[in-house]
Amino acid sequence: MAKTTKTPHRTPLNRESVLRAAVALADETGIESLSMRRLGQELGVVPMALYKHVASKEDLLDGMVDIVFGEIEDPSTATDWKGAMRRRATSARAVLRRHRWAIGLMESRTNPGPANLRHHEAVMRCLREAGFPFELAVHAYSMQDSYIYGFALQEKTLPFETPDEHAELVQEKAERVGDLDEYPYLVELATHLVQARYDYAAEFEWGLDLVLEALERARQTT
Amino acid sequence: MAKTTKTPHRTPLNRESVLRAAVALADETGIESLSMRRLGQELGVVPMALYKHVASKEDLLDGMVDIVFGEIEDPSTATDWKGAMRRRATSARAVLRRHRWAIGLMESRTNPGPANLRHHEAVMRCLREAGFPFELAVHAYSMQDSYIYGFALQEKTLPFETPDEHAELVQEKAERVGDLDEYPYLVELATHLVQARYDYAAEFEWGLDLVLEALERARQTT
DNA sequence: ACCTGAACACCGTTCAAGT
DNA sequence: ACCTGAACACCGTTCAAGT
Repeated sequence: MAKTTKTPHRTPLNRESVLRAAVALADETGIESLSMRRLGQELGVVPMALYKHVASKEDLLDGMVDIVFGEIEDPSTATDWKGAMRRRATSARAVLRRHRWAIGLMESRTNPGPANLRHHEAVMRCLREAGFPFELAVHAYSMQDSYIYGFALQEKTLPFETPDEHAELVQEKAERVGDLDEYPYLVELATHLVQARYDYAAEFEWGLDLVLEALERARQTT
Repeated sequence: MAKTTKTPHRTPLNRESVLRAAVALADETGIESLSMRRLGQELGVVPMALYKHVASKEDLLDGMVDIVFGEIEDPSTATDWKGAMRRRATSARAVLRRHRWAIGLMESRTNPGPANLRHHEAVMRCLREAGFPFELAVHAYSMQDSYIYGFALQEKTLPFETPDEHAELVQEKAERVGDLDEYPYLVELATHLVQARYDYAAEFEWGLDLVLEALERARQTT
């Protein structure tokens, strides 16, 4: 391992570059191994140097989450609200798949950044302009975000990426648990998921359509 | 502060008592301040003593999450599947409010404990016995859990507990951001939430009914 | 203006030892 | 069988100092 030469950065650090590096590092190595020290090292800088650009680790995490929000596609203000909402939901799911650590992080991040505000502003605007009465728009907003984040959370939690991996895991679990007879319905479920080559994207869209159609019905009966 | 007397525990530790103490500590002081050292202190024991009952901190967290799952009411196998599902959803939300740290924790906990398995077995069973064809039961299961966990996640994230707190926060945010003019719809939203004394429980149930009714329609058209 | 280095009060976990 | 104590390799962050 060559000792890193001590060339000073031509482009000195700034908040943006620190945040982007942190996002990249979390994407690659997971959030649990993102430390100020490790990030400093990645940027060729002593840990304390980061504190000129970021107030604390909390601040760093807030910034990272807002970068993720910035990647979600805003709904267009089209005539077709369902299409617009479907697109932004699909985009949100894709973004949360790309940055799996982010969904778990929103947990504690209590103050929304500008990208977050901008995005949710656009969502409310889309619904209101599509003719949702105010209170129904609030319900629709809550409903959709619950579904999107909840799905992303489950997708992240489910311990397999491909059907083959899943088959392995079922096998393994069966060996450890032993008495799978207690869980006939779960066994049926697991078996099916393997055989049907379970498709997260299709599952997401099935639920999304259910939600959007139910909201459309609610809108019409108002 | 009196030095704790060195009386040995009459009832020595075991896995159960360690897990329960950890849950209680997380409830009181938050998950971020739950450390092996702090937990040991709480139990009047040197940190390393815990490792006789728990393989690692990861194992401790897995166990804690499963305790939380154990508190969720299983659906009864009644004729009324909607009622049964509504009850268990309401119970799940209540439990996740009681243990706010748990929802953020499911993030990384990838191997489900017995209480988790038992609960989800009961959910699948309820749906199947209510006449949901297999694939629709899978969709219904995914849909409901996405909604429940997503709602809990948002509820946890939203930074206010009571409408009054919320009013304060809007005010504060307005001062910091300055240019709230950029977000007219969010301002409208925030204002309304304060005036309407936003009720999480009512919001949750509105969405839950939307989901359950949409699922019932899907079931009938099969 | 930006970066450094030493120090402080923490972590989870190992290992060998005590009772 | 259960608990202890010292040690190791980490954390985030402070402060005073360097360029």
